[in-house]
Amino acid sequence: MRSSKRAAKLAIVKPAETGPAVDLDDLNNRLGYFVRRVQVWVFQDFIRRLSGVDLSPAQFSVLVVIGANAGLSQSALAATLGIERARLVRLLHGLEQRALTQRLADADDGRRHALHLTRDGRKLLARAKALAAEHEAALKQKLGPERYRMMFEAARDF
Amino acid sequence: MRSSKRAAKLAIVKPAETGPAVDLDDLNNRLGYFVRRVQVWVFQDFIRRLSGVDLSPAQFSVLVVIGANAGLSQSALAATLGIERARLVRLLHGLEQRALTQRLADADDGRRHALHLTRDGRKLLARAKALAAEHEAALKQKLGPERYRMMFEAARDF
DNA sequence: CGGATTTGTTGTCCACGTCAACAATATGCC
DNA sequence: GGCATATTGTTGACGTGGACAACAAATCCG
Repeated sequence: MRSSKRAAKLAIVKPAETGPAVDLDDLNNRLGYFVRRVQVWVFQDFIRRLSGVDLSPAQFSVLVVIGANAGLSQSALAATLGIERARLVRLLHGLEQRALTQRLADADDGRRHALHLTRDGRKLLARAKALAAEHEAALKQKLGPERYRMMFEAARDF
Repeated sequence: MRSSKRAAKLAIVKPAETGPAVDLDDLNNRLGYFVRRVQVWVFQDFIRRLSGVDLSPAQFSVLVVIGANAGLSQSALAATLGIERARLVRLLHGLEQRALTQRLADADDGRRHALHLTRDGRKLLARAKALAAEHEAALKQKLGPERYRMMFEAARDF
């Protein structure tokens, strides 16, 4: 039984190691299942590529929208990004501690905070955008150009 | 100003209430941003529609794969779904407490557990699959048939 | 003016990903 | 056979993020 050991080793070693193809059954008909898998890959790649600027996807999106809409309120920003106001408060707290954003008093409405980027915030955002573009290129390569284009067209403006 | 109240109501009521169009800037070029939005909608709708059977997307996927691959191991299941073994242990704990799944001894390997659905598990899974199909139809309507088809084709087998 | 609403905030709870450690079992090699 | 190594399932701990409730300050509106 042990005699042909070396030959056996040459034969298979580790053929695929991904198992003998498990049946996904109904999951094959669930778009959300595959969307989630894409989303997981996207987040992992994004976080890895932006580790240099230490920004999560959520933090990046906050900086981008503030950068393009200086002075907007937290409620408007939260609604835009589809996150809870309570969640945004904590995100801004972290960004403000790093001196990337600031909350100024709104002239028209005493309840509102007018959100702005600091000089450091703008500089970091520029670097982050470049890294995000690299991530986007990686995603395009991962999906293939045709699939990438299709998916973008289908998901845009959702 | 209040005199033509009724007419005004007919006019706009709540035009959009989504604000004056905030600029997403770079996010418009991030496929991951839109994928995440789709994913959030999917999970919310899925959870709501399956609240009757009290199954999360993760629990549903576990039941589906066990149902189609009776006897597989926890490691194989975790690898298939792309979740941690540690996480799967807790998921199975909850499902087993509800008598939906069971871990039997694997004849070939004393370390492995052979996963199976119980009779209750099969019955609940059948109901869950029907609800999941309704969710899928809702998603198709939300996206529109063409976009749905495109997205499915692009995301499949990821 | 006074009730209702909006805005930002805090606290709490729970689901989930991640990682380290561990015991039991199996495998590979001498 | 015996021993190092790997796999499998499990537990504990930590951090993140979403969901809710409650609240004070400010605003709006009749």
